[in-house]
Amino acid sequence: MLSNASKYAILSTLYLAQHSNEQRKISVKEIAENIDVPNPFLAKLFQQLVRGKIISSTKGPHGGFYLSERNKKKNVLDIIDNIDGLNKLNGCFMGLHECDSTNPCPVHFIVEPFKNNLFTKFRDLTIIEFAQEISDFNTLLTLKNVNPSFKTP
Amino acid sequence: MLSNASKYAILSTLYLAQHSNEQRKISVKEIAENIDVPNPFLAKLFQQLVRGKIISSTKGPHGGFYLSERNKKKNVLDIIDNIDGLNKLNGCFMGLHECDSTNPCPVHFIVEPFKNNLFTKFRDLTIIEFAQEISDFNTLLTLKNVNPSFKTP
DNA sequence: TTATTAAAAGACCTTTTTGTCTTTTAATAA
DNA sequence: TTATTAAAAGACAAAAAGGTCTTTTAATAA
Repeated sequence: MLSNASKYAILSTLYLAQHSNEQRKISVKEIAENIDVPNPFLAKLFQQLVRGKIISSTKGPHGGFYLSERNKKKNVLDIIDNIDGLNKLNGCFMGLHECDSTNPCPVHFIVEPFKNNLFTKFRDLTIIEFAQEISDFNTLLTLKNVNPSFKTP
Repeated sequence: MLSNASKYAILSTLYLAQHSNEQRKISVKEIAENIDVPNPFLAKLFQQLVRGKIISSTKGPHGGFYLSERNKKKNVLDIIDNIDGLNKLNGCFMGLHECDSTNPCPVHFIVEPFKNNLFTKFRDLTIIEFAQEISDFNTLLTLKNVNPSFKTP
């Protein structure tokens, strides 16, 4: 439904929203390490996000990535659109080319409410609001195993 | 979330449930044409489903694929498990390695109810019951454009 | 103005997914 | 028992996704 690239992009952009500003820019390295994502792959993604005006960057000493005021008003759907395109997320769960409430696939009425919820969340919250919610509710933002000891007893 | 392979396998197996029995076996060709799926690719998938005892086959004249009585008691989750493995469907939507209700990703509480609904449907109905429901509710089972004229005005 | 720093760019590689083609095997009907 | 039919098997091939590496460009601090 989402590519790894989109997932990485969302998590990293939310990380930027939480930890960066025009004064404090962040290197790919720091983010890659914190989100636990391959460094050069994230660098590529960030180039694309900059071109898509989702995030901003400056080169040189104390350079790095950050969110401008305009960037902060983007939403998660803009990120997905920029990386995967929206069709990938929007397409029928069973792959049918025609699938709507009058011509539904076998799971249409299970998938549709979920998609509506998801789209609402991804469209109606700005990146900053989304990041704020994550801080408030303490949801996770890293691919790392927070508690690796649980996995290898 | 589901690979094309899984989607093809589900649609095709449901087609078998609707149109085949031990007396009337169906060729890959017929199914591929009706579901609108690449013929040789479906042939490969069907080999795997036969090995996984999800569907049955016999060679030779009037041979083809069909569902045995045991096959009919399988469910959609068995198909997905056989083709993709369950982890692909079960994994965190944001890709987090740890994600549960005590350690949730940012969309965990939106995704979780959906997954429960989906798993219930895919696990608690047999293939036959699922196919019956499709007939009853007239949901679609083909990747074809039912009404191509709508698309090119 | 030069050294340093960090992103930008682009070439390259690997794996997975998707899809194709040819040959072999098995069932059966004539 | 032989021709026919249709799946089984396996080798290929193309495309997409995922990931790496090296060189270039731009900013800035010394």
